[in-house]
Amino acid sequence: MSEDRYPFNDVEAVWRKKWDDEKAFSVDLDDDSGEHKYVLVMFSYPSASKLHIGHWWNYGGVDTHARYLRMNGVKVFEPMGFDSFGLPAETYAIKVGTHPKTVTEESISFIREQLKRIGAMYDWDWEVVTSRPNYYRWTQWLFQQLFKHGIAVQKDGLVNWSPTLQTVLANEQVINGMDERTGNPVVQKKMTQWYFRITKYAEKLLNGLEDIDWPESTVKRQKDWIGRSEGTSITFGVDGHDDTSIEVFTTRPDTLFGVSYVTLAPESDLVKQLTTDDRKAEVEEYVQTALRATEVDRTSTTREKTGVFTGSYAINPINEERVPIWVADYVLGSYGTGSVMAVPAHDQRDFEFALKFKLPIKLVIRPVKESLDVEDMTEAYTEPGIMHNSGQFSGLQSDVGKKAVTEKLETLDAGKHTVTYRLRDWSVSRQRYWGCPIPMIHCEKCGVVPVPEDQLPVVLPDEIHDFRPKGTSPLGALEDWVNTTCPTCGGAAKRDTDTMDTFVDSSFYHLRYLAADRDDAPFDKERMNRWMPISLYVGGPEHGTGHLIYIRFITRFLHEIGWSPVAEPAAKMVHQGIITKDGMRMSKSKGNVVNPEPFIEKYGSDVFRMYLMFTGDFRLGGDWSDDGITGIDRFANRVWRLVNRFPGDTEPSDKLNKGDYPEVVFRTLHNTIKSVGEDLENLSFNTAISRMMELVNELYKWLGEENDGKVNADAVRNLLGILIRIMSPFAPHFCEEAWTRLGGTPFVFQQEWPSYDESALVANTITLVVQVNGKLRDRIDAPADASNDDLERLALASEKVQGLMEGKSLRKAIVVPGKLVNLVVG
RNA sequence: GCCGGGGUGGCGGAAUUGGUAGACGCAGCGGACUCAAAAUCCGCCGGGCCCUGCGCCCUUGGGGGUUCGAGUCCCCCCCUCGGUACCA
Repeated sequence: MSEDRYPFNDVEAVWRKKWDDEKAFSVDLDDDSGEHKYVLVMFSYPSASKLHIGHWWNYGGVDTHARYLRMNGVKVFEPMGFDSFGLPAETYAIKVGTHPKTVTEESISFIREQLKRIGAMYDWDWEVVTSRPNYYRWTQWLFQQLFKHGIAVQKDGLVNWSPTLQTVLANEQVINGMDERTGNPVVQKKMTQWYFRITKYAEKLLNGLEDIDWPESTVKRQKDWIGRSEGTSITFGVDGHDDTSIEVFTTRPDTLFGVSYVTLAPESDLVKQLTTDDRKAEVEEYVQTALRATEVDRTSTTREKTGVFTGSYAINPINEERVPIWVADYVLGSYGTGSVMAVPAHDQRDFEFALKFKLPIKLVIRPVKESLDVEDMTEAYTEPGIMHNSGQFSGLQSDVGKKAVTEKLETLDAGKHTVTYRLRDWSVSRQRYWGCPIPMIHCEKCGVVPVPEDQLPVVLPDEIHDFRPKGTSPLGALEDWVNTTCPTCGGAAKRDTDTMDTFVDSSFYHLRYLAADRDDAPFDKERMNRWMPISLYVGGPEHGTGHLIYIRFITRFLHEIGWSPVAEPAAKMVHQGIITKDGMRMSKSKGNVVNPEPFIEKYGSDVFRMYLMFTGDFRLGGDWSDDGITGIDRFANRVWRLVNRFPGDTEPSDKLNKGDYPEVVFRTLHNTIKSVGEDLENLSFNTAISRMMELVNELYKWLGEENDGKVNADAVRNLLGILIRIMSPFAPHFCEEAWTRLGGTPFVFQQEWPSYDESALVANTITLVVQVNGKLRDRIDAPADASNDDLERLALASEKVQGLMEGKSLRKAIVVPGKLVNLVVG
């Protein structure tokens, strides 16, 4: 082996094999001793694509942190698995004409090997693969638990239908009216679907955010997504329809006297009922158009308001006023009650609508200070104020008025205080093949019946020829599979042919990892007690309102039914940043994707891994440059040459004798141990690497390139032993080899993290910065233990300072101990 | 529009509670080694000014402010990257 350059090709493969052969990363989940930390990074989503640079960024960094914890005596569980059901695999399978199962398994084998090259401490004994029956059996079990507890329900309703993907999508998968995967428009369609009633958990999911250390931005997004809104639901009567009423939700009951019309969403069932014969044709046409329109068209804010009059009138319960009932698509069928009371003077949307259709605008809230006239209004006045023209309530402040009006409505039995959420129930049925079958049977006599637990899993049939989407589940075509007997009555029945949203698969994998070896139970309570909650969960911020809500919801559900010891899955969450190319997000369409392979081939895995960590802050991401990697390559080789100049065959010692080293080297060493440790604690890998480079620079200044025989070789070797240990979380293969060359016994990651000596951190002398009126004027060497008075005297004695002070006098002196003196003169 | 993150040399990026701006690295320049090149090692490296030296001035997107002192705190504005979008 060459001693000049780190021979990564030999070294890395050799150590990976040793780790494998000796099961070096094996974790005993049943070991109770010591401190336990569950470090989890979101598992990978295999499709046609291989691991890209972003995976290295993410997985390399998290593993480096985990290795540091391990060297500090913490028992670390760091598993990896595959979220392998879903559209990417299926789409790819269709494209190449191969079965999704084959494609997926091949892809998993390939990616697992790539993951091993990163050198992470994954214990593959705990791997989970969501598309395998031994995993999805428990997905089905979960579904049935949800069903038994009334959380999984079948509902009829409008769903997001993607004509491109030929399937239903959850609200969380629709962005701006487009499906998040292809960016094509989504339409509303009436279908019977399975839903998980996450809305029942809205309040709990909101409150749970208080107990966890998650990125503030994500906490905020989840709060917004849940969208708790306090207000009043108010019942309007309908003129001439004694048996019918319209319920509206408002956060501004104080504006009730300003209602000039009531609006129904086009989806509302009331529309048909309340439309008078003469208006029928027009209303029907409007509703048809509105429902056909994509969400994008409907919600475009630049679009003018549209709507039609139904011909009927509603009765305002507070003053018996008769107001027209309109249909308008700016009212959403899916939020609140699907009907609103329109107060044009105090709501911008109603204001625009009223202007367009010449409906009355009644001012019922006045600003506290300035005056306001309807004629002058160019926009709605939406601030709180003083109630006005509001009968007995006139003169009340908005917030007082809200309460008073609500109370009054309660006595009239026409309203009550209500909390509404923006969060929708989670629709989980998918009309696709490559997913977990819904373990339910439909019997004409008995209704919906769960497949008995001892018959789980309902295996996804392989023998399917056409798994292309066609609007109904491909499973429906398999008559033998679909037709079954009812577990309750024994009569003929049919299986549910939809598969589950893949977010169900990933909503409990963190708990399943801990029982991956068990087929007799979904989870292992003892291990969960020991390891949960996840101490650090790492993944992209894009999952903020999807996966990260679902995993919290399902964990909480499992907690409530006694399966999970904790209600919140992850005590701490961190989002890795993204790595860009020339400041732009990498994407195939831009053609700027950087492929890791050539760099790994040229520099080895460790250098590549370290370079990514050096490129920027883990949480903020960084910009990839092909050139910069040479810096890390040089650094690694500088260390490599030092190690090979001071080999040994006994374990390097921790006991360093201060006298063996130049003061600056000894001090830098201890500072490096300290700051690298702190940086690893906070995932500040880039600065940690800088600190190690500084140490190596000091060593070269001291030792040069050649051994001159004047240094104590053993002393150097011991020092290098420390460097290699603190470097090992970053460059695991490299450091195993270096550690053994220094005489250490494998494995280096099983060594203890070196400790530093507080007293060795500070220099005997400091450089005192002298400022005059805040400007830097001089630097003076001063004893580190000098008192504030001494420092001030030294500063005043400076020639430069004296020159500047001529003719002036000292007003004030600010002394920052050990650092700086600022003399204020004038 | 609203909500977050970010704007620091030619480039990637550092800067504890406000206390030497530009750590570390890339690129560049100069030197050593070499027949030569690569590799390696050492030195320089924000801009400007009279280069007369250890000198002075300017500089963290722009403009104000607080402070002995501001990249950091406050106010206003600009750019950029994410998220979100008629939620009554």
